[in-house]
Amino acid sequence: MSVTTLHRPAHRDALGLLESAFGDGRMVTVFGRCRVEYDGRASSSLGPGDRLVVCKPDGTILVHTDENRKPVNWQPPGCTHQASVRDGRLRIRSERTSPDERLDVAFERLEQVSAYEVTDRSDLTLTGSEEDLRQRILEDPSLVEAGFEPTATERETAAGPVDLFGSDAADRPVVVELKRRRVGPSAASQLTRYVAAVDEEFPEEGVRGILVAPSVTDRTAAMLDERGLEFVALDPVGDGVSEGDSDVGSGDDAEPE
Amino acid sequence: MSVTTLHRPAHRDALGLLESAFGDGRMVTVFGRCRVEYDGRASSSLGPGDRLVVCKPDGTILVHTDENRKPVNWQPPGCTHQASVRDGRLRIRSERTSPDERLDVAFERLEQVSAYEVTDRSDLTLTGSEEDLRQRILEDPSLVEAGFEPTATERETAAGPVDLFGSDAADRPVVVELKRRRVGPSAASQLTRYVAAVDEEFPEEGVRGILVAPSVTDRTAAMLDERGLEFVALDPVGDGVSEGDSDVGSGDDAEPE
DNA sequence: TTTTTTATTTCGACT
DNA sequence: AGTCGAAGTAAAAAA
Repeated sequence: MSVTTLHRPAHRDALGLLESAFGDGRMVTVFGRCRVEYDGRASSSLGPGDRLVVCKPDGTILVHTDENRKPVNWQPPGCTHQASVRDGRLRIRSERTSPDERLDVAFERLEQVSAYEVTDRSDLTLTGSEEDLRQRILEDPSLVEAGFEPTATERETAAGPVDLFGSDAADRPVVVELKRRRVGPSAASQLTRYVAAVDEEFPEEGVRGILVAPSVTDRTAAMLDERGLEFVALDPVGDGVSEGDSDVGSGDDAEPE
Repeated sequence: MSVTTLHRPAHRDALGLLESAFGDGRMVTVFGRCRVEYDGRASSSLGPGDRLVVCKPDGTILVHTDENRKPVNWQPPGCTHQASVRDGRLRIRSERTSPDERLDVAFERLEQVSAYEVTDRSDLTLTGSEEDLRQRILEDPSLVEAGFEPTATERETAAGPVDLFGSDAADRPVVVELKRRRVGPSAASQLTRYVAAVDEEFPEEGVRGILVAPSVTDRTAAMLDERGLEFVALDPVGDGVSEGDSDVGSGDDAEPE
């Protein structure tokens, strides 16, 4: 059976399901009125209220209220879950070491306890990241500039690794800094440091610095200009349709951008 | 009724519950085999698999697999949920504008659909942060030292902003560095820099530097001593029980705001 | 509204 | 196990 659910169970019955689910790697949700205590890197205390608690077989625990994307309390993967009944309450405890952290959820009222078997899996493919931007340029370096030839990614310099390194049509060294979205002054500073560092290595070759991002703020554009650096506007994804589609192509909605 | 649950429902029945729950502000969980498509700031595609989907009345949607703390896909608060049946699949769509983002979850198999009424609430009070420590001192500066008077927080200096700035009973300038837990040498170095910077501003006034934290390492204590700096032991929270209350004001700790 | 800063950030890659 | 940097960071505070 893929899902087991108890509706308003006695604590004792809930305990049985939790222990069984924790034991055989099922995912669990508990909804009810509870208090939460956390102590570890910080400390917190949450008074009684209705919350949804999710326990994953990898040791993750999440306590969600009816608001916000972030759990109001949580514990990261790698923790050990333990259920017990104490003082007439169902308690779920999640602990880990290094750092020492402990989360206690004490239910005084249980509305629902469910355990789910997760068997089918499939991985996520995300596009539009800085890595995508890099890939896009490596596939077609002319997007940066005609004649640009990348020679290395993450090339080490005295100022740290640069995103992309290569040479232009005139064989001058080119340092490229990639950002997946609109950039502020910090990116210009970073590129400045990289160019200075590479300039030390190739003193007579006129090292160029190019910032590649969808756009820049005005102040940053001025800063780049002052420092003799360049900017190329480029999105991580092509403006046309370059998506990772997947399933049946039922003629779904056209997408006027 | 606080919880409504459908076990392996027909899409049509699930749709009814979802629309009703979205309408009257209930929280929803759906477990089953689904695909997920996201398009917005980035794009992603998630093939078929078993996932737990949580829809909150504030517009949040979370898609969780059985691993990791982070949802594999999500939508932040403020989005609008919509359920429909298309191509024999139950689809939940969540959209928002600025930025334009859309998340589609298409279930081909539904194991469980539940709707929860969240009535009782209680706010979290995270204690033990540096901000708590600052508040605690601002409320009672004598915790640092009798006669200490804070005049500014985050006061700018040549070495950066100091946590707390003020004067002692003898009117000497005092720089206070706050740490919410046991500190190592870096905190002493930081305080040293601040004191040096402020000393430039008040050359003849004998600027004092005080590190406030629960405790220090031995080496750090020695370092402070060498440099003529001081240490005050203080926790971000009072030593007694310091609960985050919110609703019923059972007579616990007095919290003079 | 947009920008800046913080976080029990999370997460992955690398040492 | 610690360190560093990116993230569809999220969320709060400030501008």
